[in-house]
Amino acid sequence: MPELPEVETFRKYIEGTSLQQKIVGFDCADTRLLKKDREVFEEALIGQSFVDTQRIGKYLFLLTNGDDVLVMHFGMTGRPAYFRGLEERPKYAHIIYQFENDFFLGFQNKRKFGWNDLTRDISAYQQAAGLSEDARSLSYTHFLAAVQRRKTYIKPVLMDQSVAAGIGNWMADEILYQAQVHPEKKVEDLDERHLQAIFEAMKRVIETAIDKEANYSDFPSEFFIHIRKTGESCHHTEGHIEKLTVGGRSTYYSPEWQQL
DNA sequence: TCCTATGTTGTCAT
DNA sequence: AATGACAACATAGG
Repeated sequence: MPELPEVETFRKYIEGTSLQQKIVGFDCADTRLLKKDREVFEEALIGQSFVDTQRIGKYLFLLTNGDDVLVMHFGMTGRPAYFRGLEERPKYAHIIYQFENDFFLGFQNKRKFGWNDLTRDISAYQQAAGLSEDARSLSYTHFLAAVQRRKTYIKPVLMDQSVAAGIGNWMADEILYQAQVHPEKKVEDLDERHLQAIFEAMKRVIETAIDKEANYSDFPSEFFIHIRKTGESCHHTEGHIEKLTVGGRSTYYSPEWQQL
């Protein structure tokens, strides 16, 4: 689930539920999901409130009225869940932040690839994590420079968080399908026209997905996500969708539409 | 049993 | 030093 549009939707969800309430409790059922000791989380957050949010790529920052910022990364299967009463604790809500009046912000993470961390400096954190500017606000100039520095296939470059923070596997496939570029096209073999098409597709996919709150079924019918499966029919050709492994990730594409 | 899954990171070889 | 390929991480479901 969580690529840029999903995390942006999570951000808004948290903004709408969890700000300006005093944090009175913290629980973690599996400390492998914490990047710092439990005590450090308690010390930093109990008695504070979340007052603002910021997202860079797939990283979500929850600012408090203290000096500490909570960092959430959802991995492959995470999402936030706001609920009332401990007995309502959702499955896989391994980390929970308790507010007054018995409401909780839960960090659900079935596969436990996600985590929470703390920082006091978002910019330094962004740098240390090797994140580019968020893909949503990234300029074409910066995008081009970052891409052209690389020598490998376009798909892993697009998914590199230091190139365009927030692009993940389904978005990369969507972008390359819309831009009509083969995922194994070498970056150095792409002309300016294709790079521009990729950039424009990236922006369009991001804005559309955010507008639809990352509900794939609400995406326009021409979006690739609806046919991102072996054997489905391409919108543009007579051909069918095929699967490859590129950069170690499952990759779906239309061989006749996206030629090498 | 084996394979797959929307992510990141460490290791190893080049 | 930089880069890329690939396994590992943890878990559920087909």
